[in-house]
Amino acid sequence: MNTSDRPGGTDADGLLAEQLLRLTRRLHRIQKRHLEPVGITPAQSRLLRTVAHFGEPPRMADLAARLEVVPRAVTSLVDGLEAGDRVRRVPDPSNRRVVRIELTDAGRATLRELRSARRAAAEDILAPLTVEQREVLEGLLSALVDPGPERGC
Amino acid sequence: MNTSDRPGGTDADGLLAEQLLRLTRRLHRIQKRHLEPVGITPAQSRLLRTVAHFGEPPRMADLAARLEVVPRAVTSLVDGLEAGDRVRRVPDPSNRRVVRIELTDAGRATLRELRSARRAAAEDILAPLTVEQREVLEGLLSALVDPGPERGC
DNA sequence: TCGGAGGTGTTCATACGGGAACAATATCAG
DNA sequence: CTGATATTGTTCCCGTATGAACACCTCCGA
Repeated sequence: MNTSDRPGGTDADGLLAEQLLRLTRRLHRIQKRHLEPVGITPAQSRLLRTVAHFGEPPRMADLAARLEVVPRAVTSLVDGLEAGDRVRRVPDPSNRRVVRIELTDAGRATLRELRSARRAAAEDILAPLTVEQREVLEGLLSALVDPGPERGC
Repeated sequence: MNTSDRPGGTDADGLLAEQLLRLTRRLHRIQKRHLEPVGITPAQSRLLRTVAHFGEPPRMADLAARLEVVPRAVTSLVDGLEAGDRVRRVPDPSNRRVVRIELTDAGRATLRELRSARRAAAEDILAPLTVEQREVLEGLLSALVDPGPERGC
């Protein structure tokens, strides 16, 4: 008898979580290697890209929301990037609580370097999959990640 | 001309990595919540299960290999579990370098509590997927994680 | 106007992982 | 037997993320 359609907690679910963890660690290692020559860390790279994708200099809270992390995490990342002169903390004149994050020229230069590094890293980890498989995988992950905040919390 | 079969580095690959990260963070949060009443952390839970799956008390290096982490990571986890009396470090008489990790009775009890918690956590994160989709997902992740030792380095 | 509710960012402690350096032990070559 | 080498586990430092406590600022209602 197989529980072929309804979810129900097969033992394989634990395995799935396991593989997810392993894979993410691998991804992190690979990204780290590829980003080393650029001089930033994977999370900083994500942050930098996120800053660039905003039209206007985003606030810390904007970045936290976009990256789906707590604001605390953003602070450290901005600290690191600011130390390397890739972003700048700019006070918001209209609300003295908020800090806006601006790209510097060096930051924009880093972004250009990043493109190929990110490509290579992604290719590195996704190598075993065909493009079709990647699309399927992305669909499944989207279903898991998006599903909206209707989950009791 | 679509690159419909060969990989080639579409921009979606970066998105895929992104979703993977998000999902894993979510998984970690969920596991943490479910394991709180048991009194251990997600990584400790993984370690405990791994210890149990060995026939004989494994060495630190065995655990590191099985979990695919560096030995350094195992040290901390064992520290935590030992502080809670769930495992015991036992010197190996035949080789004074190695430490063997034994489950205690409390550890075995914790393992029983863990089963339902892990189920619930997995179900929590996988809820949006049917069993078929989970199987597909697991297949894809396996292909990415396993991919065999033909990887350079 | 003033006083509290609530937003905004940052410090503190903790969990988890990786890399490098290191001490102790084992093993093997001469 | 002795000295080089390899294995095993551990300490040190860092990257990444969370949660709690906190300081500051805004803004609304009395």
